[in-house]
Amino acid sequence: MGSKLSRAFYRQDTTSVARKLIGKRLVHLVNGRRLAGIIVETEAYLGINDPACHTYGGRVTPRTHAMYLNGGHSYVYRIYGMYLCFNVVTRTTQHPEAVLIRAVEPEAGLALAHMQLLRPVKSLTDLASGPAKLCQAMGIDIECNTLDLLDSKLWIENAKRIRTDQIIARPRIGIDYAGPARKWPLRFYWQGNPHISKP
DNA sequence: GTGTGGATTATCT
DNA sequence: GATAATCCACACC
Repeated sequence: MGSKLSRAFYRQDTTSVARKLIGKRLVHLVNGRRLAGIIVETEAYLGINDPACHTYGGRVTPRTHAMYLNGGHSYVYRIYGMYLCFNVVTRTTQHPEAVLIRAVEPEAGLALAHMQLLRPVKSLTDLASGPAKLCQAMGIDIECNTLDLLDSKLWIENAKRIRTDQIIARPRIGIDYAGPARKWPLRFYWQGNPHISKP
């Protein structure tokens, strides 16, 4: 077990948080079961000046409410009518930014068995290798929106130290509508890890 | 009130 | 590679 990440960690600039989250452990306690995985892929969403971000242009809508919370809260939203994406809110209430958690690597043990119950798959590399897959495997539902990751059954803790030259920055996925921002290198992943969403 | 489309995935060909 | 699934947030009237 590692130490839980602090409020100060989440209040750093969003790009740094996205990069530093690689190698950390996401943990969720559900019905007495512990679900967990090492974060291997993230994306930064930079608020009101980022055309790919839900708060672009300073939008304040019911959905984006969570991003206006203090750093260290969760932002969970529904997409394509059937899936969910889990984000970590960063910075302060003055800066509605967040990091999308796109993939985690399950660790051998009881947590892995629990995740396979929630999301049965043939291959382990299909268990949590995508933002919506990870929500299924980790038991994250829409009720997990706006949770405080420092005071709930959902949190992130220190786990592994990844060599910085193993962390790759590339353009984000699925935001072709975002103009020049689609090229911004705000997707981070652990090079060579088989559990990332798009090898 | 209505129309459009998405920070995705599974399942085809 | 192409497409269906499935619905609500959002923009606009």
